Amino acid sequence: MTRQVTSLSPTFSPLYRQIKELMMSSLEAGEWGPGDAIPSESELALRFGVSQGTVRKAIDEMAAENLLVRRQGKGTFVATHNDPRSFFRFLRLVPNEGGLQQSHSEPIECWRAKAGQDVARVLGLEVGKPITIVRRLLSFDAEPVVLDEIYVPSDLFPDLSLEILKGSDQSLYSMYESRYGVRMIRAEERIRAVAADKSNADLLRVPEGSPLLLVERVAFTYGNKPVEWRRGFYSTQKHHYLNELG
Amino acid sequence: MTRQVTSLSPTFSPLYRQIKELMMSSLEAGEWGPGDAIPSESELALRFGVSQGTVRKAIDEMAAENLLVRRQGKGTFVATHNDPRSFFRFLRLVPNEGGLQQSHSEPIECWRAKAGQDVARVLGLEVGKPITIVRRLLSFDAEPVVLDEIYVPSDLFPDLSLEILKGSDQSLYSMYESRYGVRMIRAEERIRAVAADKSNADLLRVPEGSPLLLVERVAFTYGNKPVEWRRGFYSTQKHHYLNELG
DNA sequence: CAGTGGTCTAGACCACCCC
DNA sequence: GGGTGGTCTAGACCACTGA
Repeated sequence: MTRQVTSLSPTFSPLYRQIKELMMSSLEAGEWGPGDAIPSESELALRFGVSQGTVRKAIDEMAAENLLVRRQGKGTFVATHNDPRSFFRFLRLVPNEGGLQQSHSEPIECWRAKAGQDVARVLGLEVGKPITIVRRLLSFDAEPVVLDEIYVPSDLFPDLSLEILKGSDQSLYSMYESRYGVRMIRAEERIRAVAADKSNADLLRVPEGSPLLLVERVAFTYGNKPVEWRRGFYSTQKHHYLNELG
Repeated sequence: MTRQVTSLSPTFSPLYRQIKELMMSSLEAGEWGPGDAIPSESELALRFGVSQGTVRKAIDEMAAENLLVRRQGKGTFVATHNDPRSFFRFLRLVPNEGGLQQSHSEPIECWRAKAGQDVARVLGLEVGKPITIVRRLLSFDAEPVVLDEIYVPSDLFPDLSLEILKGSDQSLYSMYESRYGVRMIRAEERIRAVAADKSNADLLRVPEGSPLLLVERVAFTYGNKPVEWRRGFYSTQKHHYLNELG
């Protein structure tokens, strides 16, 4: 482990953050895959030539960012969307009353297209690059609640198709992870109120013109790379979007 | 400092968390007021009879919860809503394009009433207790964007009136803090899409029936005590609600 | 029981701020 | 220069897990 000269460096970063960057590389390179246990703190300390406390602080930050999950007595694990605990991390819609509901995702269509200006800008692609578009309906207790239009670059998800979507029983992000090796770690949502058009209204079984939430989401993988754009139309008759402000 | 017997205690909590609770009491009791510097880490370590590292970990958690603010070389300070840095902590509405906008809050009405069932439930009051209701219009660059209906228990904000609201140039939460000693530390927002009624539509200068965001917020002070309920109608023509999903 | 993460300590030194 | 928070270390011990 090479220590940097700190006092003269204009871009000083503490040792634990350098360790964190090294560990991020291991995650990004797939040395530690989703669900895997990473080496123990003492092993990592040995490998990087620092004290256990320094490794610990690096892991602390990564756990706070939901990249790693610590389990006392067992070890530290790479977070995965397969874990039911992280299932609702990206879906903030909850029923107005009552507890957990049975959720079901019904794929409607899936086709290829060329990236228009908007998608290209959001996903950092060149205009005209192939993208894959998915429409799907999400239901709670058999009532349609969310209509999603999902845009992803085709090169990252080469064989994504309606058949594959229908054959999968996992969440979409679980499938991205296990089938395409793309892990979503962060997202931004922009929310507006809009009136339902004919097509959306029919699918969500609400009158045309009804107010809907429009939730536009950009999801990012390692290195802050945007890889999915999504427009979700939420019917908020019996559900609402819940947000905690710290 | 009395250390607890750890291994036999069914409600084990580590030392740093006990220190944190003691410090929370100091905050709640007003020993350290908003904006004040709290004692240095070494002083606190001495006072509580623990090592500096343990105090540090307690402060770490409180800083992560936005209760304290660390400033290297200067000290650790009690967070305050007067600080411009924490101004947008609770307002997630941002313009679709362009940067900062001039914001202006215009109080419309302010009156007393008795708590109905809904307000009483949300604020943990008895039905019939006196509450104060405020309506106000928030504008960005002189365009009305948010119409708020705000419900607070009158006993906590005894002399709240239209005159006081009009005379104040601070944010509402700054005023709660400096005038009534009530500090908001956390909030929950529930978001739905609704159609504008006549009154809201006129004030927000949109057609009647236009889709609006309805943002219902419960804000909490120390000890997770709810002290404000708020229904905000957001016009999302030129703005949107921004949410980061970690 | 051994191995993991979690807590706590004491001490050294660095970076930052202000007098 | 003296005070503050920030980093790093080495070592001890505790709590939890699973064989």
